[in-house]
Amino acid sequence: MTHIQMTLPDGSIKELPAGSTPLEVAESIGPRLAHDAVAAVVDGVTIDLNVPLERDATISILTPRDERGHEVLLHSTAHLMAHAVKTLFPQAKLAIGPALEERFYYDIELEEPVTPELLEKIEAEMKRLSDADYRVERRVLSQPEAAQLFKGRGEDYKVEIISEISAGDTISAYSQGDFIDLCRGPHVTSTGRIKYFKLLSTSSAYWRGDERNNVLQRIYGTAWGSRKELNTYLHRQEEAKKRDHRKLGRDLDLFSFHAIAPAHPFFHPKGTIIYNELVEFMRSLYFKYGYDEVITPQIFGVELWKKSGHWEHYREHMYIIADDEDPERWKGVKPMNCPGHTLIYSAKHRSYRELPLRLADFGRLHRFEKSGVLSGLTRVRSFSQDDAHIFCTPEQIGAEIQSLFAMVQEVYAVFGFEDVEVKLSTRPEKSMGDPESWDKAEVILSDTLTQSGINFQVEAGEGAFYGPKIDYFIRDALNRRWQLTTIQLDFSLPERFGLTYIDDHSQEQRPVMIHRALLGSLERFIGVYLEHTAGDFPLWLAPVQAIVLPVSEKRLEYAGQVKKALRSRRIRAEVDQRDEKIGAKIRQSELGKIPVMLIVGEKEEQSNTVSVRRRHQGDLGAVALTELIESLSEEIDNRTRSNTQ
RNA sequence: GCCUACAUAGCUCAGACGGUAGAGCACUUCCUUGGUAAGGAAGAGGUCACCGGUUCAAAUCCGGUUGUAGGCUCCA
Repeated sequence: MTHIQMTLPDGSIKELPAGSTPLEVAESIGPRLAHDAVAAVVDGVTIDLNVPLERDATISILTPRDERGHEVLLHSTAHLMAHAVKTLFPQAKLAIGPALEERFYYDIELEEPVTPELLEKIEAEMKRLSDADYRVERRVLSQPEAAQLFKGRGEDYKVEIISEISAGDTISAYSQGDFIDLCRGPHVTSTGRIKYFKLLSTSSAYWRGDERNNVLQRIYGTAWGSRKELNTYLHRQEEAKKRDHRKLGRDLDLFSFHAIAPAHPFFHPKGTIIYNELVEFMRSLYFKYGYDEVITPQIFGVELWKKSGHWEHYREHMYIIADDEDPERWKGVKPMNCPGHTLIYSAKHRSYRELPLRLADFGRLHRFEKSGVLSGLTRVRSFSQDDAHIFCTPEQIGAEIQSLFAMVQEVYAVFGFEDVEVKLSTRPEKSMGDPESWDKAEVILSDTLTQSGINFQVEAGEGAFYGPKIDYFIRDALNRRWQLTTIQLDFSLPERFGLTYIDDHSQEQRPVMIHRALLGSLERFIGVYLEHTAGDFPLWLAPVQAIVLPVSEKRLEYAGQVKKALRSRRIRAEVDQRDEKIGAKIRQSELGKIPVMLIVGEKEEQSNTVSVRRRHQGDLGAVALTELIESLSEEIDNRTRSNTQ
């Protein structure tokens, strides 16, 4: 009998008879692993546990704790759900059912509306199918076989998918009991392996995401390797709801919306403080990094938008002011600052000595977003960005990008963003400018990223039509990904607006533009940061930084003096003047997420001190008022992060 | 924009069968003058999102509109 050698991830080698399966490899390692295993990676390819191994290879056993293993479990659970739906509604037609991060969905054509009650019923059926512990079996089919099989089962969507698979590719199907689904796999070996799952929500989706196609019902669910992990996930989702920025914004009195102006936020006094502090922070960096701030118009004649290309490419997102008398005099409200900045650039002749010219603008932008995409502060129609455009020579691009990375790092350090993803998007099919300068620019961007030690993914063909770009993404409380920072090279706009500078040989040259925003939209940033911190802002951003809590009304006057002393040093202090006991005032301040509480009673008044209570730290004892002011000022000036982040 | 669901007091939510609205918190006033997460009492507050229809009678049934939520597509 021949033997094969399987190399494990730790470098050790297991020798087994040829034809052994990955499951047997797992068993030879340990019963726990064999029990948890969902699939295996053999020589880099993910395969089922019951595939016979015929030759030497490297192998690693996947469990739901690995990302790839979890994906297999999720995918198998999607099949289990489809199986349950088909059992309950044999006429249902299956579309696609992939795994997401931590979740899966299946799109199904189903007459029945999927109510919460039906969701429970499907879940119960899934439990039953899991308990029945059907073997999951893989079959390889030829294209005609596959087409015939699924046509016979009325699975029109599957038939369509099969017709598009190229002839040479392997077509496989997985069956469990009387259920069969077209699938590449791999899958768990039996339905009994899927135990800890929950259906989460329903929505609708179009076949292939195209609104001209049939509407399908989409059912979302999740699955995990243990009860504990499932519960942890569900608990995390519950917690995430509590830090939804829309709820926090209302509870903390930061902003609101009104039906009369959908998706145009109203910033209340407290929200406005946060907004302005962010702007001041960016201004301090602009000073350091050599930016000049400008103020530009809100409304421009459409000529400008025709010239910039927005009329052609972006008109459906623009607010247009029509003039019935004269169509030539239509106006467009700006959705972006860039065209306005080119007008400042070309207001005079520019020398190479002036470059790079960095123009920053907090101007308000309006974009008509489709009603269905709006969401709280993260997707609005009126917003402003920490926007700037850098006009520079082609040779200066590298240095500018480098300086931007340093700036981004400085910004993210202040806010404590660690889970950041960076993407480099390259030339799309439809692009402006010559391919050579694109290639050059892409090389500059990727080299600079590498030199700066930044991990990034390349998104081929995802660049803007006018140039390649680098985007930074962070995640909100619900693990949704949001783009904050964007750095975009632009060869097109300088061309369209005929921008020039005179080089050191008295020759006219074309500058390059870099569009960049670090926080992105301030509105979105506030939304994301609220969720990131659960509303626990660092002292420098907190709308009320300190609240004075008099123990009784007899101390109101002293409380007023303390407030005045703090405010004279620009510390945002208030007094809780309500006729309440100290416990109630503390509770109120804690719920309002005020970072510093200053309790003043008879003792404090006599010694000119305050008793400090910091959120998340509790009672810190009495401190001299002057001393407190110094330490708070320092914390604010340094923009220290709060200790809970 | 499309699909599905939802819309009752500032907030969170009750209001089978159609008979014309209720709680807790918040708010106001009074009592209480208190030491590190809720002291007590009283009061005020709603054209039940909007428009129309059915009905003797609509928060409740039907249609439309608007907004919101979760998706699809798009994006800062």
